[in-house]
Amino acid sequence: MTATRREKNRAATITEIKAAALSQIASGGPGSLTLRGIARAIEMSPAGLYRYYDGLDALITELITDAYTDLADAVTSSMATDEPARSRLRDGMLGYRQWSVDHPNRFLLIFGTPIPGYAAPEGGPTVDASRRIGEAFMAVLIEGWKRGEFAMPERDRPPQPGEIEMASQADPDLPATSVGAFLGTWAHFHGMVTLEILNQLDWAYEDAASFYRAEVDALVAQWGAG
Amino acid sequence: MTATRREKNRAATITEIKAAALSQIASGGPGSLTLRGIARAIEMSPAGLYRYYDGLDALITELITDAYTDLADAVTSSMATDEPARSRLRDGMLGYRQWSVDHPNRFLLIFGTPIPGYAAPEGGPTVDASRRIGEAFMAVLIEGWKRGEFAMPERDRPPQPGEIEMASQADPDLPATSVGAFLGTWAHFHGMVTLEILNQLDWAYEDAASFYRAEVDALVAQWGAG
DNA sequence: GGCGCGTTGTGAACGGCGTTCGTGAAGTCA
DNA sequence: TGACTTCACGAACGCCGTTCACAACGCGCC
Repeated sequence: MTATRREKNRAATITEIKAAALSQIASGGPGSLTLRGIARAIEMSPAGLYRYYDGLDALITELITDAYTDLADAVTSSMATDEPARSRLRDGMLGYRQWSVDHPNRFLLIFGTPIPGYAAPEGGPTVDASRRIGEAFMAVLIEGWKRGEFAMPERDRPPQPGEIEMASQADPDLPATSVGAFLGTWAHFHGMVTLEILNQLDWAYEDAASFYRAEVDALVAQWGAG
Repeated sequence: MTATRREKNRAATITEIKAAALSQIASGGPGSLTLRGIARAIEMSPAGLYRYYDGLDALITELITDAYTDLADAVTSSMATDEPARSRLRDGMLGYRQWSVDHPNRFLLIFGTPIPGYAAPEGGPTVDASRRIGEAFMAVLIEGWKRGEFAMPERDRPPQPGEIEMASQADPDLPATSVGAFLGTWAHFHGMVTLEILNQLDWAYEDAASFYRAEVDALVAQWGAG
């Protein structure tokens, strides 16, 4: 652990850059992120930032990865209790919304319109990070299923190749139809969060929390009696 | 019908501007829309566009209104059959997805991250246009409910003020809980469309259509036996 | 026909953006 | 101390939206 002067400075500067970037995103949305704005905030020349990031895209990639990781952590920690699997599934969904409501613009960074010039690197870190969220939910579903707390919902359509692969990867005994069922559940509560964050529910709800909770209860109920 | 030369030219130019704008959005996403790009496409100076639109925001407002209207038309026409209400509800949801898949970037224009500098005008036309979509779905739900084809799903939470207002506005006899149930249904299929369009389902489905259809069937089934 | 006026279109300019490049300053290590 | 890497800067390029003064043109009226 040789913390040379330069290394410490560098780490501190990176922290500062990210903080400025997050603050900029938080106040104006993902699209308002500008290198020159960051440079102004940390009192550095725009060109200087290129010593730390290869350009705006590289910075965005890192922020996206961070956001995915952060959201996955929030969901995971929401579910880290001794409660029965049904309660933990519920808590995970509630945690998903809570993080999103707390960080609406970071939510949009990962689940909103892609930033114009930006393209995620091919086999990049953003893909891995996004997978963690699904895995967190799948873990509690599998656990509850093995304990007999969940019945995997049925869908009358043949499972697709991707579903089969995902299922066998998660657990060799898991029925492939459960992947589609999970994606349906995810789409449902993700859709609610998306609409809430984009203020598309404003006309109906002053606070969409109780709407969300009721729907989540109905969703959990779909996963069999407990 | 005095079609003076100037008026015809003006109308033609506006058509040309919109076409160029749509083409730009279609190929690069909503954020890639630029006045200078449009000006180049129709061979006009950037400043000249200000004779037709007050600026980029005004143009975006019009494009958003158009997109809402277009989507509402697509949904409405999908449901304009003699089928029973259940089938028409299903067709409406399928039409919703089809339009979105056909015009992914216009979908993002209305349901994606707001464009950085852009703010929708207060009592503006975009709000009215967006309402038409919900009304189209509510109409078929109410019709089916009156004919006894639907049972309004229950949710164990008290209806919110906004829900009550919306329900009584649509039909004086409509139970207020049905608004929440409809919003839950909408959030579900809208969430699926959103995920599909943002390529967030790529890892599971080569083509998400069958997944979508199966979920839509399950959704329709929730609205009571028929 | 010709005149006046509102409409349409232009070119130049301003400030902001991402990004590149050459030039020094500062830290690191032998 | 000297060689070498890292850091930071200012200037520049081409993009963007927007504004403004100014020229050309369609239109209605005398």
